[in-house]
Amino acid sequence: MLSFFTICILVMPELPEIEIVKRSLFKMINKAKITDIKINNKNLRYKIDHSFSKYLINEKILNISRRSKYLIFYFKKRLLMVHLGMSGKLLLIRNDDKKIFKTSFYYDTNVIPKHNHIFFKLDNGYALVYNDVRRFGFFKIYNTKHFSKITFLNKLGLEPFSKKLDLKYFKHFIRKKKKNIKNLLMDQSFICGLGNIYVNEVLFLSEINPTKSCVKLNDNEIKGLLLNIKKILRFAISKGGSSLRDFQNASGKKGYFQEYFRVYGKINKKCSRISCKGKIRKIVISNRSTFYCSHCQF
DNA sequence: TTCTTTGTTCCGGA
DNA sequence: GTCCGGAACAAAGA
Repeated sequence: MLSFFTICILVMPELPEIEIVKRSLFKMINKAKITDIKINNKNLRYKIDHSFSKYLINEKILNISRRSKYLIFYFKKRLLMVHLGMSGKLLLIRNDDKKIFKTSFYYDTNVIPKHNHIFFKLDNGYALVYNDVRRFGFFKIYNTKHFSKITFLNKLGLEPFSKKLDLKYFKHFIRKKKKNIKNLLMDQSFICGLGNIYVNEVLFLSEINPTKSCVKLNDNEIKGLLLNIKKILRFAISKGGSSLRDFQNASGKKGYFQEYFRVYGKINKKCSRISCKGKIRKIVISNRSTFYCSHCQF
């Protein structure tokens, strides 16, 4: 009889999902020591280095943080940066049975075991499993001394919840851009952490057409965008957070933000605004599916 | 076989 | 030199 449970996020990882994973992991495995690592597949987005295990085994996790969509695990001399790509999942399981490290074992009906690529055994009764169908996620180890030189992080713009992200910054950036607002919101060097799904939802809530040029946005629209970005991310975090608490070896738990999508994937559905008779349309912007209500988003 | 999905990077044109 | 959009890339499932 196996006694394990899983904690993982099943939806596309954007900022709220990473934040939820971070909080859960911090609560459960911060200060734990990695006692063993098993690698089933080295070929993630970047090939896992041969010294990967050597650097991490017997190291204690001193802190866990998030920057944009990156998770950062801090060790004494090194840090481990993790990006979940589009389908990466971190499962936290009980490690008190040897069977659990087999790639044929289902921890969760939605997580196919043949895509379990890395196992981290911890000294506190848990193990962390990295599962990734598409293998676009990555694990990279840096020397802590070189933290300020990590290109991935240096290129990022402001965090959506940063105090520096105010109307002045927003206006300044938006006014000088000639591109459309959707592409700007997707631009991680402007504001980081938003992906395609949340950008679609933010624009719907702000009643702005995704193709609208930045220079044409008025003060109210810019103000609305700023508010709605924070509102949606906060809401999504609260939903994911509440669903994770009791997520136990089962699928179909309710409460993910996914269930609150108002435009993403809602092609041909009636607009959810009570007074609106419009339909949700799908177009492609920069090779990304874009959903909007043709009636209320102008 | 082709299309879809994502974030990131690269390249050509303006 | 800079900005922008389109394409490419990673892998796998439908």
